[in-house]
Amino acid sequence: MTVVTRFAPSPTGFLHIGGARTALFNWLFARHHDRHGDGGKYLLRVEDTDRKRSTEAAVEAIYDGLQWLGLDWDGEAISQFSRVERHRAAVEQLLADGHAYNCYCTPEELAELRAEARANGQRWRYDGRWRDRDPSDAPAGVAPAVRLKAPPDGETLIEDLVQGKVRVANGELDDMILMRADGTPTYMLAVVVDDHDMGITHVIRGDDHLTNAFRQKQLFNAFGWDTPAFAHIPLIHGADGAKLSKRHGALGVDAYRDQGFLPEALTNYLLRLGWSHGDDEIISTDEAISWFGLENVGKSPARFDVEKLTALNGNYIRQCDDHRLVELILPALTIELGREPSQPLKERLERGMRGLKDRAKTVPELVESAMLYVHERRIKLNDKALKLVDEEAQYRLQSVRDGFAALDQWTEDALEAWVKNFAEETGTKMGKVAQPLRAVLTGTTVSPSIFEVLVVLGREESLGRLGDAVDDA
RNA sequence: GACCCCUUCGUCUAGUCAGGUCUAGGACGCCAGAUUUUCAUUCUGGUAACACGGGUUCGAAUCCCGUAGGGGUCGCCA
Repeated sequence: MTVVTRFAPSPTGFLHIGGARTALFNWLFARHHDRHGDGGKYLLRVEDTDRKRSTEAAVEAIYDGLQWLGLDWDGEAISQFSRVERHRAAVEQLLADGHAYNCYCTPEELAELRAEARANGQRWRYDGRWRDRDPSDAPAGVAPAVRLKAPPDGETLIEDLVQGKVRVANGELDDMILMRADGTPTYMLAVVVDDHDMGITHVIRGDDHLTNAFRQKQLFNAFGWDTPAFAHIPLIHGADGAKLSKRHGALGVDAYRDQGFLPEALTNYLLRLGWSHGDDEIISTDEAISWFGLENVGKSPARFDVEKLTALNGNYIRQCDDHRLVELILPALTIELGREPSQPLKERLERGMRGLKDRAKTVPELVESAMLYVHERRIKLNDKALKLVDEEAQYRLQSVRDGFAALDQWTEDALEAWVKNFAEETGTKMGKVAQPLRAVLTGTTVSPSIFEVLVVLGREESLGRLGDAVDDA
């Protein structure tokens, strides 16, 4: 059987981290079955039926987020709102079949009943007062909402692929509204009709939808349709253990991009939140597609840990292609510089990336460390660097400058050999030479190997920076 | 409150379905050491958990019951 999954975000804001993981799991499940099973499709459906809260900007933000993460969907994204006629027709069908009925309670009336129940410490549940009433009782001038005639007895069982068998007594569920008095379909109705029409075989979504699944199953039954398999994945919690939501510290994936996280690091991290494959931690997308399955999804919620994400990100940055890293730091450098870095500078940065990327866990850190290659003479030394260049050091640096200038090979090996030899002959510790050198070359006390820096900067620039410092003396 | 779900190191998790190989493994964090021109990387070692109480069993992290704690849902939102 071909597997068809979908991600169904509502465009009321950015794509947040929980949504991203839901999308990831749906995507992986479909791609896994496409590769190892009888085919798999991953569809995108935008749940924009709430016209008041849905915005075009949010739709774009969601597309952007998904694309950045590399979670490409099959076919065109479907707008749920565009299917409103189909939803209405489905409700008509239910009405005609006697599985639904008109309810003439007004929202105000319902609110009152709800408040009353609460005041008495009772749980509110619609009592089905219009369920079996004669249509001729309908009050004039009141537009009805349509409710499902839900089974009053027995129980509804969900065989969830993650949570296992979960059952609830039908008496706990009331007759849900399928169509509002204004003729617009509700989420419950739209989801069921769309999932059916789109041929969805597996509904993978957050655990917060588990209770919806019971109602949706009743609806599928009323239509006489097969119910898709459900998989309710545990939620992501914040550091305090409460559900991470837009109102509760959940950031959009764009925020993580802006903070300098790589998409592959974020998906790898998200994947490991609730899913595991033995002791594997660093998992490529390719491996994830091969290994992913719902049976390895845990049942308990996980807390979001930026430290671990950061560690993972550092790992991916180290493995990252140098050219791509330069592209990633370019926007920030352009701001620092006030103009787009020149081609020679970009090439210098790419040469320097080898030593820089080992020392960065995020893109902004990379930007900061890369500045040593960006600064123009004369470069400013920070306080710590300044302290290293005392009189004694300056004296030594003169010799170094002269020695370097006389070198006919400007390579790491040649430079290092010269410094080692110089240290030995003058009875100085390497650090006493290398640190002041680092200070005047980079303006800081921390950098990649000083010999690498020398080569990346090139002979002319290196000698220039050295001279700037030495000639002060 | 009602209904539903969850519970292994601080955090993410392996192990639980098929009880013994678990004096509970890995990762992040933290601590110490090694390498070293700084920092980082890398490497080595260490820290730290089966929520609690009963039961079943020769034997339980694993099965059963209860308790506690945490979470989710209770909209003419999605």
